[in-house]
Amino acid sequence: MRNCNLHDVPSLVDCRHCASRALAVCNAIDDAHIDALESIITPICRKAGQIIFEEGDRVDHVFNITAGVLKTFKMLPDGRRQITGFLMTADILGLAGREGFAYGAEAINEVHLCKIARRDFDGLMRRYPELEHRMLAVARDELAAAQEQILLLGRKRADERVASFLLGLSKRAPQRRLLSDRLDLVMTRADIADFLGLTLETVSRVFGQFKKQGLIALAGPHEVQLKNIPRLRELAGGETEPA
Amino acid sequence: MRNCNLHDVPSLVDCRHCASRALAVCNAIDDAHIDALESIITPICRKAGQIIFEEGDRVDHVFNITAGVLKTFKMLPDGRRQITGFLMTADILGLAGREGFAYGAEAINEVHLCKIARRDFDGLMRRYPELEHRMLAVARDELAAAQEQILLLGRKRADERVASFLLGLSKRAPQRRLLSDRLDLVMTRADIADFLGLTLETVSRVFGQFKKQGLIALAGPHEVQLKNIPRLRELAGGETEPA
DNA sequence: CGGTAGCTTGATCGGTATCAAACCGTGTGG
DNA sequence: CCACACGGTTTGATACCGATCAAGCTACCG
Repeated sequence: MRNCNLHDVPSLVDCRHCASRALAVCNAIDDAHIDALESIITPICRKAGQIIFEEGDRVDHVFNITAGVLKTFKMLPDGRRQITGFLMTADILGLAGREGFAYGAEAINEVHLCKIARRDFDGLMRRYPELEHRMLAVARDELAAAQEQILLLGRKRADERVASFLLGLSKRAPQRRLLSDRLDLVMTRADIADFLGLTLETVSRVFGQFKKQGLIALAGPHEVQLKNIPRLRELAGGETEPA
Repeated sequence: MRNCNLHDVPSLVDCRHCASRALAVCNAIDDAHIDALESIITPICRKAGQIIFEEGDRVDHVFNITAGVLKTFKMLPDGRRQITGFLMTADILGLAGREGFAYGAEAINEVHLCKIARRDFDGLMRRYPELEHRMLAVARDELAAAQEQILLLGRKRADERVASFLLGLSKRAPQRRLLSDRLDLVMTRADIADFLGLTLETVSRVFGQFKKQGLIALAGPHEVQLKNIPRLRELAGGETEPA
């Protein structure tokens, strides 16, 4: 498991101009003290398919994604997999769980992360209570998103799930969104299926059906254009703000 | 919507001897300053079927359950319902969501709660950082539990869901648990179904099947005895620590 | 060019939902 | 004290959505 760019890895930590700073938790700390932050951060990078950590690993780090996309997932003993989230730039990774991580995390494309030791992070929160306040706010949002996903998995039909998924993606992905209504699906059909509690065949069929009905257009399997957002919203079931 | 015991409602706030103190977040505050806590708490009570708040209501209160059981749930426009959690003594209610609550909450039996205005609670957290620290820990646990439920809803069969549910209940319910392996189901089959993403008929059938297989014994629909925990654990899929 | 990973499409199967009816315990009013 | 009504539960028959099994298809890469 080698890192991505072995030549330019360390010491290039520049929180002030970090792409994810605007949205991230880090801006709880003012510019003057940001070197305190920089000194405890280790930037890491994982290529597509590489593991960041496994379910149950001791929680002694928190991560902040600065570029790329990854998935978090849980497995059953017989190999069934449930993806619990797709995380991207500015997202925090590693909040769920106290003793061990509640899920494993794997890179979907090349991912860059800031890695912070839990011990250091706790110290930082003690010095900057505003930081802890923001972490709690992030946790609240994630909790709300999880409830939304629980509703989806417990009570929505296949087409409703896919519609919710597309709208959910379009709400996020500030940089991944190509144009106003075009979005780039980085993940495979199998990933989408494991996120939505379906099979890849069903996901593919719903995409096909949406295309025929003019709800979406597909320029290749990974570029989707939402052509009828009101109807998709209707299918998704009204409010759909899964963070 | 009237309160339960109109005669002994107010002023009887005694955090020091609260039943939920041992487990609850409140003990982040030492005995000496506990009157600061008591002064901002309003004790409330709801009878079975009464609403505590609705999905989307402005989040300006947090609740701590001191007795009884309630359910949190989300609805789809056409009436489909998904219960996202059963909460009981010492649980915190109202963490999910920042602007509006992510779910509605309804009493299952007579529930007693401490109601704290968000504004006051924020002030308290500022004075007692340890309190905020505990809230974050609670949020982390809830997040882990939500992931577990997502796995259940996305990938488990009906019998695996029921097994997980029974084991999950037996892990909690410190006072509700009658004996070591007997538990009191306060909720109806319909509630269990809406929690597990099934119908009430399917839940009933799985209970029947478990009974026939000797995995459980039923003394009335609401008293269950777990007779073969290892096999139930196997069905649930190994680790099963849904908070 | 051939190999492979990911995607689409078709045919069939099966687990749960749905529809329907009976059962049970409890509370109520005659 | 009994008849009845009603909410909750169980049990049975059937239907259907999405899973499974099985080919092909496409694009990219060696």
